[in-house]
Amino acid sequence: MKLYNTETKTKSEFEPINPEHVTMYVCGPTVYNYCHIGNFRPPVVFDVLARVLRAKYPKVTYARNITDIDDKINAAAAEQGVDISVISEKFTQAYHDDLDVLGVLPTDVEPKVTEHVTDIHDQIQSLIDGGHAYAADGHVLFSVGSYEGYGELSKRDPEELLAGARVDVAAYKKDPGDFVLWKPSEDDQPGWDSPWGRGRPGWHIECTAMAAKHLGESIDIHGGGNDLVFPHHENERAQSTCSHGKKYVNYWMHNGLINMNQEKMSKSLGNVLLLKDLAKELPGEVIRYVLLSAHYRAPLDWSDDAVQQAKSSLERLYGALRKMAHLEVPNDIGNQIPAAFDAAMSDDLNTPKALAELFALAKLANTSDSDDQKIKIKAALLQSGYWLGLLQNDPEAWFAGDSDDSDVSEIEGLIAQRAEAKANKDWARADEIREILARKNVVLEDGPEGTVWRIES
RNA sequence: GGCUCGAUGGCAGAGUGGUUAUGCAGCGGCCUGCAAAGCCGUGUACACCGGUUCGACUCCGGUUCGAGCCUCCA
Repeated sequence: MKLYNTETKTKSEFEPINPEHVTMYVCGPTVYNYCHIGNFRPPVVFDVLARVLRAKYPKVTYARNITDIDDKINAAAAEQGVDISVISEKFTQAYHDDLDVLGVLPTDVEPKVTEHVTDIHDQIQSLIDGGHAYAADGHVLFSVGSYEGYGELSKRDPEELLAGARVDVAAYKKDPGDFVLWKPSEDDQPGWDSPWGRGRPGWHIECTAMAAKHLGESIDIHGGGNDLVFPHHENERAQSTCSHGKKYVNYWMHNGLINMNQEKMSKSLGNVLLLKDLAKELPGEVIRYVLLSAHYRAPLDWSDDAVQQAKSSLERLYGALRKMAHLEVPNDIGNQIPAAFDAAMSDDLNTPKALAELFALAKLANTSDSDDQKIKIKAALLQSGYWLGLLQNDPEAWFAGDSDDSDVSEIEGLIAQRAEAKANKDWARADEIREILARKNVVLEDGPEGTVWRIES
């Protein structure tokens, strides 16, 4: 398969370091608050990538961290007068709940920073030993000047970077571009003992330490939002390369960001859309569909219209599956994923193209009159859908929306009455029942095998 | 200002040097007691200006506009 690499700015054939074991690391959240829709594009995109890789390689280890040491967590904990673990555990749980809604499969490893403080110490020490870091005024800093490759990932010239630095440069920095690996904690701040005094890790070091520990010193794929390219990934790359003396990542992958109705999502604009709120109004699958309806590297505009279109599109796909509900796919049917679907997914995760192939399958299913062929199409739809994390629900349940059991029995009771009226050619009564149900957003569809219904919202 | 990316039909969104993307919406038809779903048909879209070419939406240059990053940020 081909993947686009931020570092080389080209799409190239993916060649794992070890074809028997692919390694992938994605930057996870800092758990100090509920996550918004934008935070979930990476987990969804890389969940899809992991699913595809698992289909193509014998073993994949996918790590996505939880950053549970951070000054924003400290601030929230201090404000509420609780231990930082109270904050981080609460929002880790919330994050998992949200991922579940989106159908994101668990990763193989989910390292937490608090469990890797000594690994971080070791890595910092190796950087100091190698002349790439220095202790100053209670801090340990990475020396940007010690690494000639600095700036290669984000295409930045270190000279210009330093000249353009718009922040006040701390006095203890040898060079304005140097960044913190370890910083001291006040007595009333959370901190960990270290060879450089009680303190806490800087922002970038946790990812390199955890990636090295769980995946190795060189990994195949490292992903995240493209706002992380600089400084976070540039700095990770510098740390790891200098610490281990080998290439850190072979394929850097970055997703585009999400806008809200053409505006950047930001707290000051008041347009931050939390996933937990969105999930109250929409099935997670619709949210996931929107996220996959554009290519992962392109920016994505979140809007009511986009949501509506996603919902209608899924309805078409589930509609095709519903018509085949009575057909059983045998367990030994084998791989039915269409070559065109595989090709689209293998082309740097071209999910919009892949989705188009799903619609081609739906059309085929809707026009086929061979059950044998339909069984294969159904299998193809389900297997392809699995790569995307879509279409895995029972079509009946999907069309029933959030109706509960008593809603369902009421609806089906009325449908039975209507069937009787229809049998008696009592069209007035039949239409009356249709009308009653329509007021409950229930749309009826009469077919040769009886009446089916769906919730229209 | 610097770096990077982009501009496709009403909307969303792929793609290609010469052939239908696809979905949603619209229109006409079939089917239906009526509907819905489905099916069939239906749209000379490729920001602008030059250039290369037998031929460019697709390659090159420029212009305009938009997005992201420039040490909090998915």
